[in-house]
Amino acid sequence: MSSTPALAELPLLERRTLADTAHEALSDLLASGRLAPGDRLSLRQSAAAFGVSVMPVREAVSRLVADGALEVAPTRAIRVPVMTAQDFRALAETRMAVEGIAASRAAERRGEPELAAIRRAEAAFRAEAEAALPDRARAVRLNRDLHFAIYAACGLNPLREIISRLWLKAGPVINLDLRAHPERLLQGFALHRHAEALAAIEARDGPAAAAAIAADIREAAEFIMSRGGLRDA
Amino acid sequence: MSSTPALAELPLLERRTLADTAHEALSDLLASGRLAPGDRLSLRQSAAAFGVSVMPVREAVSRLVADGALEVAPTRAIRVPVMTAQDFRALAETRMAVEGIAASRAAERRGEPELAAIRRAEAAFRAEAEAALPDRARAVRLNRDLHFAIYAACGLNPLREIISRLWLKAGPVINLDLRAHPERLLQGFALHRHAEALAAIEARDGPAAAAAIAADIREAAEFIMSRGGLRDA
DNA sequence: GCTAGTGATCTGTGATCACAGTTTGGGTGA
DNA sequence: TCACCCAAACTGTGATCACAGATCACTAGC
Repeated sequence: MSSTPALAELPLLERRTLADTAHEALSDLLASGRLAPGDRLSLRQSAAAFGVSVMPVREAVSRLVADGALEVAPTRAIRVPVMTAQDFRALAETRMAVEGIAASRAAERRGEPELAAIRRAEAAFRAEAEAALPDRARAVRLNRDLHFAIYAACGLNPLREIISRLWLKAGPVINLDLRAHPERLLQGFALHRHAEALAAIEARDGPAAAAAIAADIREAAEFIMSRGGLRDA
Repeated sequence: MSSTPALAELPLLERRTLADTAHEALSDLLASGRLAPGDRLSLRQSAAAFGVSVMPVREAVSRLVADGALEVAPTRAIRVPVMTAQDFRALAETRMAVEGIAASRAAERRGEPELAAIRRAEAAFRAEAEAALPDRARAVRLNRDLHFAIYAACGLNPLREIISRLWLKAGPVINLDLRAHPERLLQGFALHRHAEALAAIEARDGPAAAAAIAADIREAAEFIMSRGGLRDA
């Protein structure tokens, strides 16, 4: 086709719309907990903050609403959903099931590079959690990195995307709680489960990996629900 | 607040935007296979067909793109994704895992009303599939109704929504194949697996229900992939 | 006859405007 | 001092316009 074969090796550059960028930025705000349940979001204010018109923000928000990461109240106001205790429990159970599958597959199918990446992520989180003065925001990010290092090893892209969406919904609740009760991070619950998961993945033990991840999720959820910060009904 | 307590019992009527309606219509087109892989979609033409401006269609399409049910090609053209064989296999495996969980939970937690609904749906599909002249479009819809009657009984709304999204992605491929090879419907593969699933749910046997649903999905996927209609790499 | 180029027409993306409905803050009444 | 009310400012939704880039039919040139 072309007389210069070198052109065939060019990486096809991805198209990034402003809406994509806005979506990514808002997702990060949600995942990191800088947007808490109940917080309202204005299209015009967000657009002004981003330095663009409302259109891209509008598109980004509509995607997040479709995912349930945001919601439009009957009064048309956009806000981070305030989950009931039942909602949160259903979300946690769904995560236990879905992320358990991913962990199980990861244990059974991981290659050496994936295992190495998971080891690094586990070590990084452990180092931060055991530090004298843990950086909460950094620990949250490293926890996420570890989990997704595992899920990336499951070899199923659609499953990984599903989990990303679930984290977007759970993020605000988890981070809001973590902000109020940072001691949970220090007590090493997660550390123990992460170590179990890593050992299971090393041993290619699918069920054990699933159990470890499910326990990690369950314990965090139970801790949060025991705090009673969630609405009823 | 109000002097007439009866008002408190009014069902709060949901807000339906034009974008919601357009999204629903496009989703139906995808799920029913009237939009085939590779088909292009024009915002302006769709808007004209719906009798609205491009705005609502644009929002609906952007949601479907976020779900992977549509994609924007690097040339900016919107089209139904053409999956590679690998993509389709990963999607099928994800469905087997996720829908298997839902079926398992449904078997263990279903009440009598849910069981009755599942029985009705199974009978309806059977009647259509065993008819002298089966209506393909109707059979597709009844198959969907049966599956979602089961998933509705799992008691996990987030899980049900995840499965809806997966069906939106798989719909076009499955229906395109069904259009080309209607005999699969007649050979009763699905009928057998459905009967197994129903029996397992009646017996509250979670693993058996998961196995039946997974087999249903696997067999349909293998049939399609054996036809070789999917691209490689 | 076939390729390369060219212009009209289409595409999605973004900005801007219009509108109806909601919130809010300040004032007015008792 | 408190409840009410009204107007101004805000909200998301939808329509319309502008623009850069892609497509396609067509023609000029070899």
